[in-house]
Amino acid sequence: MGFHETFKALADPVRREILTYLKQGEKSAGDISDQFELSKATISHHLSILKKADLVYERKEKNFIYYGLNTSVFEELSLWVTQFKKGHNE
Amino acid sequence: MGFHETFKALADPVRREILTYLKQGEKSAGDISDQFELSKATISHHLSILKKADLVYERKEKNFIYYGLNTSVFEELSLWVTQFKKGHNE
DNA sequence: TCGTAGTTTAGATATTTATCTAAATAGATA
DNA sequence: TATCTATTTAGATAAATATCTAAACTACGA
Repeated sequence: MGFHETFKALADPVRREILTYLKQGEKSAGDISDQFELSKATISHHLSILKKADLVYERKEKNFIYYGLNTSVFEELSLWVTQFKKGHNE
Repeated sequence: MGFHETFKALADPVRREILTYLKQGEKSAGDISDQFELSKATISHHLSILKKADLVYERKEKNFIYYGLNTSVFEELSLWVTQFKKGHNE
């Protein structure tokens, strides 16, 4: 997946809130769902977009699927942003 | 303008290419337009979104409108990304 | 003040996206 | 095996978005 999916994924406020929630650590799809007044199907859709963008990983355990932050993609994103900051011209 | 406009603005590949082109320095709307196989109206639309998101500024001179990178918003964006990197938990 | 060059605005259209409900799947346990 | 729980998939709809052409605006120069 290229940067395009990453930016598309970050363009939605719900998805950014999910990422913020995951800073607490791994959470199941149900846990995440409970944080929002949206259907489980909708959250599942958002999670799949975050997963395609490699912003989160999933880990299956028993009946649950746990999601967690994929820090490496944020590192790359950070590099991309840096090129536009002062003192990084050309 | 909050972060939302910033992320929405970055979600489009044409707008990201415009930003990359502006790393060279200020460019007129026409210059920018010449870089893409899109109508001037379409480029104008993208520029207005980048402007609303504060990612670029505009400067009028003579008949021209010059656009340039607004580095301060990239600084803020950089901070936002940092919180998701390793060692910045909770 | 008229014309022209640079740019934006208006209006239309096709595509994408966020959301829902209902149905399907997968895995654990009784 | 039957059932329950957690989650995803399918299908539909409404809203948002990227693009175009044509028209309008703005400011300079003749």
